[in-house]
Amino acid sequence: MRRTIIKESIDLFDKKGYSKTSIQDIVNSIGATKGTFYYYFNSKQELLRDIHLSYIQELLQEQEVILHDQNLTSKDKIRKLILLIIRKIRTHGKSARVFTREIRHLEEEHIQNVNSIKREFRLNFQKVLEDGIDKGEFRKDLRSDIVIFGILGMVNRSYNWYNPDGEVSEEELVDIYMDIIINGLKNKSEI
Amino acid sequence: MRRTIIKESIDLFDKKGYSKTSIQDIVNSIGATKGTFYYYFNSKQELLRDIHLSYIQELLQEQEVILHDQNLTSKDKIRKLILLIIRKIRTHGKSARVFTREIRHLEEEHIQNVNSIKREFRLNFQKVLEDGIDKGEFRKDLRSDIVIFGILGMVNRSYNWYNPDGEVSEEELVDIYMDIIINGLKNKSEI
Amino acid sequence: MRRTIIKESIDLFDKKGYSKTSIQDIVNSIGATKGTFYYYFNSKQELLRDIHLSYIQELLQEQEVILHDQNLTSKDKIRKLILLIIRKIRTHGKSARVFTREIRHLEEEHIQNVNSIKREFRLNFQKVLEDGIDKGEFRKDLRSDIVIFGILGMVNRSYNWYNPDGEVSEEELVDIYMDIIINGLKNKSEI
Amino acid sequence: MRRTIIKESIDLFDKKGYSKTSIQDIVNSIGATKGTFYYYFNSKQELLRDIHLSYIQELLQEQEVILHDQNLTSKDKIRKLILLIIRKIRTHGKSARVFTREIRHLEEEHIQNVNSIKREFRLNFQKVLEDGIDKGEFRKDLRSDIVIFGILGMVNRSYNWYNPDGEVSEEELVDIYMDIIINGLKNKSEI
DNA sequence: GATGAATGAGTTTTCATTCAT
DNA sequence: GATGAATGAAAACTCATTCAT
Repeated sequence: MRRTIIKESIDLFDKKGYSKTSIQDIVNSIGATKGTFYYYFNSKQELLRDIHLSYIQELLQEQEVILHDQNLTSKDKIRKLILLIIRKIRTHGKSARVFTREIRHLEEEHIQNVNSIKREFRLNFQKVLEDGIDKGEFRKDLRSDIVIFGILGMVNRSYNWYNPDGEVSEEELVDIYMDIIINGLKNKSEI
Repeated sequence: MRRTIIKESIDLFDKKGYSKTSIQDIVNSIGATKGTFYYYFNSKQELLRDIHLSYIQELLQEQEVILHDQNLTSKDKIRKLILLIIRKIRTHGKSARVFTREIRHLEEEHIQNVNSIKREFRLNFQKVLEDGIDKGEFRKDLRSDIVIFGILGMVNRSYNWYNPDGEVSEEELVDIYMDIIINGLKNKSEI
Repeated sequence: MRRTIIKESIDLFDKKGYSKTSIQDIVNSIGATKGTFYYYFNSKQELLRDIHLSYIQELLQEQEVILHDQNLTSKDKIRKLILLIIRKIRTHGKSARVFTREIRHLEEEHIQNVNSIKREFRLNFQKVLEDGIDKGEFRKDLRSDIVIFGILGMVNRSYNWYNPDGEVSEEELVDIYMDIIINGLKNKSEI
Repeated sequence: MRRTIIKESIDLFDKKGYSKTSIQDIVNSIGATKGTFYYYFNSKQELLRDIHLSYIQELLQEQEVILHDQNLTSKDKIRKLILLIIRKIRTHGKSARVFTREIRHLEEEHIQNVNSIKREFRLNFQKVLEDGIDKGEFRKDLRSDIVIFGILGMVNRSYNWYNPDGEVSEEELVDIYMDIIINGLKNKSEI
């Protein structure tokens, strides 16, 4: 039941937004009553926090698997990290959107909590880039923090428009992103 | 007065979010009464729509100046378009954040309206890229729609973390973005 | 309207108790809506606090008039103080009962506040007794603090059973209390 | 278990009040579940009634022992009756406070029931006074009903402020009360 | 004896909106 | 132009109670 509530809430939060989704809406759509909701959650806020924490924690765990893989070059790791994010769109697109959109509806304390995990995720990513720079895989003249913010912006925003069932597959999307990031748009054949 | 209400609302919507900001909050912070609000606006919704429309319309107009400049290469135009967006952070950061965050609180009809202008802005951007490809400025093997989504994601998300008063200037930020986009990260000196 | 709400609330709190009286009950009985209630009060708690504070503050003011009357002996003052309390039963019996019964439903902070005023009232009373002892009006062998607690207990509890429209008048009731307190029950004619 | 529930409830009702104590609170603090509560009690109301009835019935029984003691003068009996009440503060202070404060949360029917026992207790007390008057122990010019209300008010209210572990012992407190009641405050040495 | 899930009726509170003045 | 009183619909939340197991 707890699971059902979370699942349905993510659906509704994605569709209508957190603040426009009432507890009544949630329980109506699973055929339960408000009492039931409050049997499993102390507040609407707690539900939102659960959604956020379980999302980002899972993402962080999956990131760690990639980070610890000794056989990958830095470029490979970046590719896999981008794929990790894009793949979430297909498997957990709604959660992903709720996660990015509704964080401001968390109470300050929980925001801090979630943000520190997000920060860890970002810094891990940045570390991969910096390792690649050290090893000579990437150019060293660009600020790695800003590059990572840029890459994450590019990739994360896909949640807003990317349709995994459309004409571009996950792999193709990641290829394009990687290609821009690694090689840029300049037409070198010209030279 | 109307102007004052809008300005204060943007501040509050940025700080607390649209749904958590009450009309009472708005009029309190400008020392007016609810009656006054409803003298100038028919509804809270109308206020939000005004904020969105005026933001995106202004952006579109500024975009058009760039598009019609005959002296610029495609690359120059892309640079100027990116600068246009980044510059908004300093001059209209709050509006920019409200614009990206609160669109979902618009009524369906206004969302359509705003989205069609956003779409126009994006397609204009894409047209610049495609012109550059045609002229041989850029490689032709990447889907331009996705590339533009990527670039906009990268640039737009700056609202979330970029501090124009920090150690990286607007111009430097745009330089970095342009460098990635045009040249990529690969270390060519290696070759 | 604010006044009407307070008046009706006192009636209802007296009749049914604070926790069993809903805002709905209050506004129903004055033909208003919940919105109206919250236009005048921020919370049910604030209403209760208002009732308590205005009651005890008024009582304290009236006490001060008596305390400062230079023409009265200590015994006269005690009599007048007792009469003050008893008289409240007729004029503000409901408030008086709400005041004694519902204080525990105030939030901690307000309880403190009210209690410190109650304390002041009691200590003022005690001072009168002690002055009388110093002047030889009363015996000096009894702890004045406990005597005052006793007197106040005796007098205050009248709220629970005394009917000012019954066969014993206010003055008669005060006479009896004064007689016990000053002269005791012992049959001296015996001696 | 039943006993445990009652004991814990008295604690909580004393601390937070009947209406602010939920069944959940009660069972939480004894490590049981709501099901258990309803196995032993049909309702929260029944629990409150039990607390009230057992308290007042016990008090009445103890009163009767005193009443039937042939060796005591009326004054002795009054002293013992007052001591009976004061002593309850140490042995059953919480019950005593719950008993006085929460009676209004009983349903009408049970209030009647409890009140008729309280009435019996009071009339028994009054009877002792009247016997004393008849025997010439006490003056006959004061209404015995009101005198008893006064004495009970004085004594009962001790629940509110008297600390049996403080500097005044039970016996001393009763002495003071008795002294006021029997001899009054007037300074007779003056005459 | 005891439990835990579920309920539903009720509670306080919020707030966009209206409207007479 | 502006106000302030009033509204009503809906929100989050509480909790005594039921009941199958």
